[in-house]
Amino acid sequence: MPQKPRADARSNRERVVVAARETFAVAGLEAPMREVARRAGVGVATLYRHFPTRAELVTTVLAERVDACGVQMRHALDDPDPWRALSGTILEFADRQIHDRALNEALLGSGEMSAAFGDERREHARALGVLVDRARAAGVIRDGVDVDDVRAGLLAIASLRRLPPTAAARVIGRVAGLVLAGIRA
Amino acid sequence: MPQKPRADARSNRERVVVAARETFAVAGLEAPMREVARRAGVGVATLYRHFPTRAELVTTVLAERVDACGVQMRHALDDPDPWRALSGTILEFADRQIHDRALNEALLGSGEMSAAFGDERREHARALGVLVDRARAAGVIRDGVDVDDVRAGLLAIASLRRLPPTAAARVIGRVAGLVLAGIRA
DNA sequence: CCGGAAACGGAGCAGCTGTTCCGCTGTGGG
DNA sequence: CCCACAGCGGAACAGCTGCTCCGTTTCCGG
Repeated sequence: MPQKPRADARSNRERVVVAARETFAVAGLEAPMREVARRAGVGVATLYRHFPTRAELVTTVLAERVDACGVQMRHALDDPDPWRALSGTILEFADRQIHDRALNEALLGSGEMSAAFGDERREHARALGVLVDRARAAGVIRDGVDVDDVRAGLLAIASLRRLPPTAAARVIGRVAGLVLAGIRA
Repeated sequence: MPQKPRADARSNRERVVVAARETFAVAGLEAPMREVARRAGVGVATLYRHFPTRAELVTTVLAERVDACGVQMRHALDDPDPWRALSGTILEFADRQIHDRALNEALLGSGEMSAAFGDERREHARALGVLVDRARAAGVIRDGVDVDDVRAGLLAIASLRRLPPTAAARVIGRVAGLVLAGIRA
């Protein structure tokens, strides 16, 4: 059975997670471990005791972010207006990409991320498909537009996060508008 | 007056440039100098003698790539069909971004790149403005679409280069289509 | 064909990274 | 209250990077 850890250990673990969340959001998933430790006010060894490898810390932090996306998606599925549900999802996605660099890199990262959050990704894709189908049934999107077009548009928005910060927000807004114009009937 | 360099020195310099062009196109502008040297079949010291700093080698290689873009742009300006000129420019841009990672990173890179090729960038922007104006005058693009929308679309396409290679080409094609759909009347 | 200078190669330096080791600290059960 | 030991901090290691130093090789003008 699980031993009860010492109180200071548990508190330190929590401080590491908080520091990692903040650091990754601003500096990206490749932020140095030393930086996370410094921000948490602990030594690197403490960090590594709770998360034996960098990947485990990253996964822990991302899990809660990915979860937030799921919540938003379920909310959109409840929206009775098909166009508002779809366009709102796109715009909120853009907003999230701007404000959380960790989430952005998780989406754009190659291979191993996709594996780690495969289920969530699939669920998200399926929900997006429902939103697109509803919008098409309601006749608010162009003929020929399918879910892959929308997904491509989302990826385009996400990718823009990597340009210089000031330009990013402005250009993302414009591209989001362009994507909406591109799919709307 | 300029001393005539030794024959082997000139030949080695050329081999370095060729190796750098190939290496950067495939592995990006951050490819290790050791790798460029290895590919050129010279020692790292030789490489550094001809290009005292990494940035100078990068700039040299990029100059010719950027030049190629200018050629394409001038060609588009000669096209009498406004929509074909604009859409062709967008599609060729997408193609170039797919095939040359160096050019892609130059466009997306922060700050110092913009400074190095400021003139070329401005000329390119101006030419694109002309293409957009002509397309608008011909009534082939939507009301309200301006050159910044098109530039945002191009940036979106360029940014996509960074996703996993197999996905990139497919998604870029889709987004290019989406952008064209977004601006067309 | 020779010798001095130009050019060369690769070991080495400094500085970054993720991760581990180990002597010390301070918590909390008895 | 006390001391075993879970937990800690930070120096240290290994491996990457851009870049430099220097003994050795190669070119080429006389």
